[in-house]
Amino acid sequence: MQYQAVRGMRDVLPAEIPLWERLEHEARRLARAHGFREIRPPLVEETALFIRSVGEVTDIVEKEMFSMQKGDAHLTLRPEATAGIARAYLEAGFDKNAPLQRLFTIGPMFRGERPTKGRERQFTQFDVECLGSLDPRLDAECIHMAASFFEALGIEGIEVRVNSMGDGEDRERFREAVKAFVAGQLAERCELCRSRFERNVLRVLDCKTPACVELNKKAPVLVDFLTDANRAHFDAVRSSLVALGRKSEVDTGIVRGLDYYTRTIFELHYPRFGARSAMCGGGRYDHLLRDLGGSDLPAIGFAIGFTGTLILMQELGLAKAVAPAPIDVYVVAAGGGLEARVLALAQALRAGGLSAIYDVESRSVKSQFKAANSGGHPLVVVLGDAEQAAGTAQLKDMRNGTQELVPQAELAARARALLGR
RNA sequence: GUGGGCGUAGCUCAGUCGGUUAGAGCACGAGGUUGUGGUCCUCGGGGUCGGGGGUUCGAGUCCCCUCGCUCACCCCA
Repeated sequence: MQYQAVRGMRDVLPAEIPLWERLEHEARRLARAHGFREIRPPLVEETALFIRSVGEVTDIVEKEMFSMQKGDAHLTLRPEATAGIARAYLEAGFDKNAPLQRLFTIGPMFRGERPTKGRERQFTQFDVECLGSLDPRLDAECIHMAASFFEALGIEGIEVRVNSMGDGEDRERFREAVKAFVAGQLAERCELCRSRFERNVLRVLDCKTPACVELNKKAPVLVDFLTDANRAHFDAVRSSLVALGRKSEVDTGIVRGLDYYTRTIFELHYPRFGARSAMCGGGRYDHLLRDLGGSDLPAIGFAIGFTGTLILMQELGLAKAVAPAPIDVYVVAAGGGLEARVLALAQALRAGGLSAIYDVESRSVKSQFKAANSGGHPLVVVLGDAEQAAGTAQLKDMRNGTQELVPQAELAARARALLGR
């Protein structure tokens, strides 16, 4: 085959569309119920926006961006949605007029990573951002919404894990403490952790090697380093979750990878999936708007990947093929020379509020009926020379085999009656 | 980036020790008397065996290279 979809990007074929529509529908319904409005920023932003927001030394910026140059402009396909929404928020002047904005978007993101199960180079996310407020109830609502999305799709057993990263001052003190803690035990650590010690010491806390897990039990906990204000915020988030009836656990091992996160961070996991258990990630980014040149307003958001969600649904047997609504009427031409009349008849049915198609190959009547049958069309209209001469047509109900002769002018009404509409 | 597995018809796959014209099921098309589906029967179209090179009288089969897919790891939004 000469051309194929580029690595890590795939076609969502018609058969899969009903399932995708279901995910999109649940996402929109949930977001709107919580007062969020849809926003659709461009898929492409200035490269500098991502460097500034996501962080210069992150993997995303270092090696995973799809970038292009057009004239003097350096552009990049969005690797995540937060940066673009934050930019749109500022560009629309929301920070000056109406700081509190509950926004969401659903659409494709791009990362130039090697694809594996559940991870693609173009992937769709349900992304929710609540900008302009530090109220901890919003943190809890975001977490609750994310978990509710999975539940709405019939997925049980999602775990909510929350943590706080502080807001820079206390996080820095924590980092130093971890570094000091790990420095004394490098010999006992796995090779990976020794390299993490240099690159990003906080990742050591996330290590899965048994020996390291044991060592980490005595590691400093960020929560202990929080300032009074940040501690109070974290406690309020947790009590708000209780008020929502949402179970959660504090996981001091969560260390999200992007530079802009502050205070509350959280992940939703499906534990049975092991290494691919992370289904959702999010958190506060209380200084991103300022860093992008706007007012210093706090914000929180999360993103859920559809790819992982769909895999989960498939493995749980929840992705049953939803039969798309069939085309109502298949128009059969019984005889030659009726091409134009069949076309007009199909159009008349459409004008009458029905969906209709006909055979474009001028095949045998038998073939046309076979096509009508395999297409699942409930009704067939048969037009032959005799009917055409009389201004009538046969209307057959494929569900029970009954057939009647109907004046062409009344076809649409009669067909609607048979379909109960 | 590292390692494993896999590339034969639209799909799922078979193809022995290297041996004639590469097969099956499903799907698709045409028929099975007049203009009517589902089941059944008959027939048919469709493959540069991922690509290139090599070994050989002979390669889908063996060797090398390459491309792609996939899984795990690394990393992670």
